[in-house]
Amino acid sequence: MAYKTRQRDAIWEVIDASAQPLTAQAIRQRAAQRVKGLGIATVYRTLKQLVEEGQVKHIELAGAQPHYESSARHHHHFFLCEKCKHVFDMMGCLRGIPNLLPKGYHMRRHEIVIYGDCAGCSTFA
Amino acid sequence: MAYKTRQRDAIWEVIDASAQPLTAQAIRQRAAQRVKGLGIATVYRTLKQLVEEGQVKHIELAGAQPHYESSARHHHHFFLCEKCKHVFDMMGCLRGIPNLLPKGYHMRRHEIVIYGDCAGCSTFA
DNA sequence: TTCCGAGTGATACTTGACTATCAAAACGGA
DNA sequence: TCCGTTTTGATAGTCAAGTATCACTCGGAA
Repeated sequence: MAYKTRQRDAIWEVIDASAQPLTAQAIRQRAAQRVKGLGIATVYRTLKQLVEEGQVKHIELAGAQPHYESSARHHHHFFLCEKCKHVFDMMGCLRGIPNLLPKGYHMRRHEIVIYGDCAGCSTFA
Repeated sequence: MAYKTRQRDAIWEVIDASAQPLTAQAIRQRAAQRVKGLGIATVYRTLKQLVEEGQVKHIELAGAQPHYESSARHHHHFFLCEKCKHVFDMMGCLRGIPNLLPKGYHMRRHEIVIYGDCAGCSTFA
């Protein structure tokens, strides 16, 4: 039987409240403000469960650490700032993606990633 | 002064001749047909040099091993087969990618990755 | 309140991709 | 051909992300 714990609550709330994907370390930092002493193993254990349950998505982008975010969000893609290395959500999508497929190939899902400078890094460059 | 060696020649020719990106192990396998006993360290050393010189691109996709391919190819994107885990080039691109950018963000480059079943895996499923 | 299985935190371990080390072999100009 | 320099192959090491282990603590039904 699964217990309800302060740690799990805190981790889920941090992810659910964030407007952007977070790294495991960032999740730990934020959740530790509620549950001090929170261990990284607990963060990874909980993330694994949440991913298995489909509540959380594990996001891997070339050039960035793995990030995690709530799956309850609308379809979107990512922007990776090459200066500050932060990952940002970009709402919206493009039409015509299946046109890229060669004959006989079948699309299940797609990813679009834009690399560049985020608003903050462009401004204060 | 840089020597010209059979190993480097073989590695470059394997990459240049391939229509698809290759993993370091695949490059070793193919190049070893010309230079037997070719070591994996030599493959990685050579790949590093070729990437630094801009001759080769290092391709990281979520869910796949790192791949390498010649940079002398036309702009294109990738397809990752979730069954056989092979990476395929898809020629062409989409218009309107910069429209996804939030205000103040600046695009340097982009990636599009489609996940699904390749022609071979669709046919023989 | 008790009590036992689930959960936690610290930390050692694993895994995969890649790098460092070093003795031996290969290059290639003289 | 000689010979100093570069490169190679084997292998040990590194690094980061994540997992396993285990003693201790917590959750919550009875």
